[in-house]
Amino acid sequence: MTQDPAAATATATAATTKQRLLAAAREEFAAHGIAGARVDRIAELAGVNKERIYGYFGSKQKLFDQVVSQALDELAEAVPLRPGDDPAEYVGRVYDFHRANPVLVRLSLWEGLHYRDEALPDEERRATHYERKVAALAETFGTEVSPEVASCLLGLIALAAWPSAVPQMSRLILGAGPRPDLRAHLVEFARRAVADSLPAGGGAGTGAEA
Amino acid sequence: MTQDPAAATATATAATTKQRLLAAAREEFAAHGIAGARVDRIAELAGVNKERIYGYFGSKQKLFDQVVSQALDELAEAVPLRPGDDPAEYVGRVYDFHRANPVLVRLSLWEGLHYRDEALPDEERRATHYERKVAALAETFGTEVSPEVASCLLGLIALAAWPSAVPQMSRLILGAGPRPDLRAHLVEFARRAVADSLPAGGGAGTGAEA
DNA sequence: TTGACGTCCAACCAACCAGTTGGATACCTT
DNA sequence: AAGGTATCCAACTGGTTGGTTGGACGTCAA
Repeated sequence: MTQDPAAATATATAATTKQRLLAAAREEFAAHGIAGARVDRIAELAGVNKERIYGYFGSKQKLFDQVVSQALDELAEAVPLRPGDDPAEYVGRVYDFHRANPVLVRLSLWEGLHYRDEALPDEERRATHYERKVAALAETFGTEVSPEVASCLLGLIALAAWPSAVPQMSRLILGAGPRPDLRAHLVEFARRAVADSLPAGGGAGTGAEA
Repeated sequence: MTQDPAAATATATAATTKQRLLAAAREEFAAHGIAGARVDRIAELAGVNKERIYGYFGSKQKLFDQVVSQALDELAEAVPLRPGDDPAEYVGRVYDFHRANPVLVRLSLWEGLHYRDEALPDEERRATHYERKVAALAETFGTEVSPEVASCLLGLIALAAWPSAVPQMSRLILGAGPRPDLRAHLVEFARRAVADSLPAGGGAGTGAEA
């Protein structure tokens, strides 16, 4: 049978091949999008025959979906948002992640552009994921979950991700010169925006003076 | 000669053909991006022969650049930012524009994704455009132009554009149900963020109560 | 009318690309 | 050792794509 533990070695090499393909696909898709990505390039970069893509994933599109799903899991694990976390610091962490690893933003944008308004592949799992984040933020605020809190989360993510999403615009607005401390400014921007929502006397020391 | 006023009628039909192509291209590029767009579809949608695209614009890529340039001009004209304008209201106006006309965000995203970090076609013109916006914002704040002000502008645009940039995420975070008043929440979010920067006693009546 | 100029188009092309096929090779089971 | 199973791959294919070509048509100047 396929799932026999006996098939360990064979399955192992298959698994690594699959991983190599996923890694290569991530680069290619992040760089060129779904339409622009070339299956042959992915195979070549992975050092694997192109046919394996269809054997393992079925189609270019399904490969893309798996790539995004995997990348999204990594983001969720790398930048958690727990009850009590300072929302402004969360913006900083997300900003750092995207700055260090722009691949994920690019994948998300390609995906959003591609799927427009239709449902995404694993819509449900993502929905619960965001639900949990909204709940955590609400708990931080000491309020119930509400559209306000959800909008607030969206705003925080917007601040953190936008510079990586449109690097051209960021560069043009900030000026090409020596990069000023954008991160700090965004964190402060967020801190002021949520200040009123936080329970009194939050731990945030820096801030309000211009 | 080409530019003879005598050739008025002929040139006129040519100009309309060109406009038809630009309009069709805008739809196609906004929907599918540079790689995904099909030259034949653009020609068909415009009711014009494909060859005209090459006659007028030279290449698919150059057509795309013209489309973006034209669309960007429209945005700049439709949503100005003048000294004294309430920054929070600016967020609302930009949000409205993108919501009503998502084509431009999509074009910008495709463009940013495509050009990555390299220089854009008309980099200089855009730079001065943003420069002017930053100057206007600084004047509103009653301060000099600075990285802080520039970062602030970037943050404001982020808030206004992000929901249109990643509609999937917005839908998942806000819940599929009856759309809550996201616009109002974002405007308030922005209002709190810039409150300290505004000269004392700004006209903003609504706001600070949670 | 004639000739020049510019617009327009049907048909064409060579390159490219996602997806397939048929068989070679390695491993595990009995 | 033989048979079954799964991985892997070189070569192929049929449809598509960006871009081109050669000429028809209409307009204006002389």
